[in-house]
Amino acid sequence: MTASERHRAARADTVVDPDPDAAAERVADGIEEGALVTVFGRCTVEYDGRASSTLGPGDRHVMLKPDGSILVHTDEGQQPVNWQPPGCTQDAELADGDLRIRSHRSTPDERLDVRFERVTQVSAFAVDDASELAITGTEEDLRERILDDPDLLEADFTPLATERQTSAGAVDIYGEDHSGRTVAVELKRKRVGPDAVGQLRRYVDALERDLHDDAELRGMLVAPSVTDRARELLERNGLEFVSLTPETGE
Amino acid sequence: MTASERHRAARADTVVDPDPDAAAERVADGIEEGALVTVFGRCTVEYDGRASSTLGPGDRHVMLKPDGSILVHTDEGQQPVNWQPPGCTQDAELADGDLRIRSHRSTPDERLDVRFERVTQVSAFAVDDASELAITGTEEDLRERILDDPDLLEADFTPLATERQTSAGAVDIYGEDHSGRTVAVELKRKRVGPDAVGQLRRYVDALERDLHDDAELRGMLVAPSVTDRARELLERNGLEFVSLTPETGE
DNA sequence: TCGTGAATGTCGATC
DNA sequence: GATCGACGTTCACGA
Repeated sequence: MTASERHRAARADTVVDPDPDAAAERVADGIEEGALVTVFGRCTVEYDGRASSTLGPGDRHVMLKPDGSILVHTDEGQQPVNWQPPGCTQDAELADGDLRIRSHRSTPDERLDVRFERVTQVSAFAVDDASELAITGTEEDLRERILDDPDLLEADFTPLATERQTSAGAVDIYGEDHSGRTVAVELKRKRVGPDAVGQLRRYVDALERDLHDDAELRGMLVAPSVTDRARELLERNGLEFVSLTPETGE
Repeated sequence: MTASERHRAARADTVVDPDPDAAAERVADGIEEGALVTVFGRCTVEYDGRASSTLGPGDRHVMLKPDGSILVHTDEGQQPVNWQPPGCTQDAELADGDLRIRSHRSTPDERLDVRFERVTQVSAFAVDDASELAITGTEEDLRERILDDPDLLEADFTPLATERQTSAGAVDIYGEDHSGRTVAVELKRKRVGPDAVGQLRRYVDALERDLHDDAELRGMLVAPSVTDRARELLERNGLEFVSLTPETGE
């Protein structure tokens, strides 16, 4: 382990009940050092950008990440009450005697302003994380499962392409059936509603135009299941459904 | 201020570099007290439920909320790398000498397992937050703007209902034009793609069936703007577009 | 509980 | 930078 790596290894610098100016300095230093900074205290939050929002005084947990993102969490909900995405500028400073943390980005122009009337704790964490998340059960898994064994859709189905472009977007799997009819396949990893049927229909319509083909063209939705409304829509549009999950067995 | 209110007021109990058993006890106590608990350290994460995922060792910030949600954040991204929604059970315990935090819910059956090989810091925050987020610039604002002044869509447009049910779902605004033709209006707060056109088309188709009406039926998409492909789809389906934002002025 | 659609959706790929 | 579709989307609302 090199000195710089040791410097990066999990450390935490924490101050409790800091003065506003001490808090501002800690936060600014943490940002500067590329640390993950958290602030807990009583604050108000203003957001203006794609929409606008105001949040009155309350105790919240604010997280500033070295990639420029910022998250404001209350004690409820999986989602932050306010936030900014990665790539934003961050700054912490003393404003009228209080700690103020601001975030800004352009395109679109968006600003977040967190003002603390009391700071309970500020922490700066040095993060060392090289691992990547490995996930299974995705639409990609469903696609691979079908390409490995095309008969899962129906006997003698032959995939010809994936992500085949049409004038309405890319078809997940493009192939032909036992009699040579073209089949457009739309994949969904979980139970689907009307939106997925609309998507498949757009692709089939586009293929009919693109191929200016009088031959029959089949559209097939592949998912674990469909809602009643989606099934109606499928029938009305002459589209088919095959039940299949991303995971084998189970 | 009563004793219980004082207990709720923003406080933080923090331990640095705790032993695994001390960490487990702190986390368990925090959960028990209804605190917002954060843990920073080197950990691995396993998830199994709607999908499955594995995350190798790295420094992460874990937040447990009193509503049962849990968030695992790396130093990158606005989104947590792993999580559980509100309503999950939470528990912290010593497992093979390490701190292990688990979360579980039913329907669907989902589990999250965070195992720490090192705990850098544990904090328990008492949160007092009575404020609600006030937001503007939503689709609801767009609807109100139109209902206040229906001529924004076109001269002599008359709204008759909002959220009018059809066999394909609810139409945002249902009304009639100067000549008494029925108009189905779909609202979007921001620039739209092909999906919104498909949605409007489903409503118009459903109304044509529901009303078994030979009279002309208009479908109108109202949004700040549309993509090229969405505009093509609109024209192909005989649907109309009106440019309008949720916010007045600007 | 399930279905449906909004969202400051976020994120990644692709053009 | 814009578009498009997946996502363990999350979330609120209604049936």
